[in-house]
Amino acid sequence: MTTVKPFSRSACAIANSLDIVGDKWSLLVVRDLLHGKRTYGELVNSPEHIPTNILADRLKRLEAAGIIGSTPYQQHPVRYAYTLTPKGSALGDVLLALVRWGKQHIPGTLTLNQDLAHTSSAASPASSRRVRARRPV
Amino acid sequence: MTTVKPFSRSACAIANSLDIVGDKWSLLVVRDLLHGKRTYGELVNSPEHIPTNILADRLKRLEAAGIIGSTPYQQHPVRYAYTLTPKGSALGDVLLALVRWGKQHIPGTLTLNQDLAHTSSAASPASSRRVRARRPV
DNA sequence: CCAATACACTTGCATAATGCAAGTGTCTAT
DNA sequence: ATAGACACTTGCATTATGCAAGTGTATTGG
Repeated sequence: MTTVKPFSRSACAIANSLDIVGDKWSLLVVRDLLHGKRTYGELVNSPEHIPTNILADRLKRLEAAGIIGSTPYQQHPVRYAYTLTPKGSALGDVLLALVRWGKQHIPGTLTLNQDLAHTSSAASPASSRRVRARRPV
Repeated sequence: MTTVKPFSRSACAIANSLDIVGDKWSLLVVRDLLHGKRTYGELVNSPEHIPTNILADRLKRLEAAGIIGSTPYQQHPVRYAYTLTPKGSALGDVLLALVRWGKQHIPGTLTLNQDLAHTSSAASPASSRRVRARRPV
């Protein structure tokens, strides 16, 4: 019984990648997480000001796609800190290519934060960046 | 008089790149053009089968963004052959990053055509690929 | 000459995604 | 007790997506 993978459009790696991150917001969330942001509020306050309902939706989708993970950093009002999985960090290369293209071909644009320049495969030391409340209670 | 560039979201190169190619179809069109396709019909017949109205829209947008150019290859019913500008060809690096990520992280996906592996900056010899009717009349 | 077919698009309309604004629930500060 | 702040949800208006069908200009066959 050969279980067929029902690719929505084709088996092309580009098409399937775009089915996951092919929109105007997903990669910006990944960018912010690569830059060390972790909470909903930090993500909302990025310069592009993503609408809150879209952020909630993208966090769900990206988690479903295995690109980010969430760990509660506080109880009662349970609040989650979002972090990139290895699959998500690997998107750094895509972001890097986009930054380079944008800076070369869209006048006036710039790199807001150079954290991306780690040439990929920088296995994120998840243990060193412990989840921590924004303000120690 | 300092003419302000009214970036729609921010000055971030990633955000502005996504404002141009941040959707599910634009980069697939660029992929096909990189693979040598030139006419509307060739683009429609790609495995993803882009809806015709969306293809027409994307060709307009990509041309407005300076990513593709169009030259008529036949008169009376004027028909255009679409080709990448240097700005458009430079997106090959982005596509390459997407292919690599997809193949590594989305099981079952593959590279449909390796033409992308030219490590960028392969200045397209526009003079050598003359516009030509699909069938010589 | 007339009908049939093909290519390159357009147009109409239904469905889905996007985005603004306002609301909800839980804790913190005064 | 009242006023925020944070992390989301919910409601709707606008925009994008996608299927199907139509248009205009050839070419081909009888």
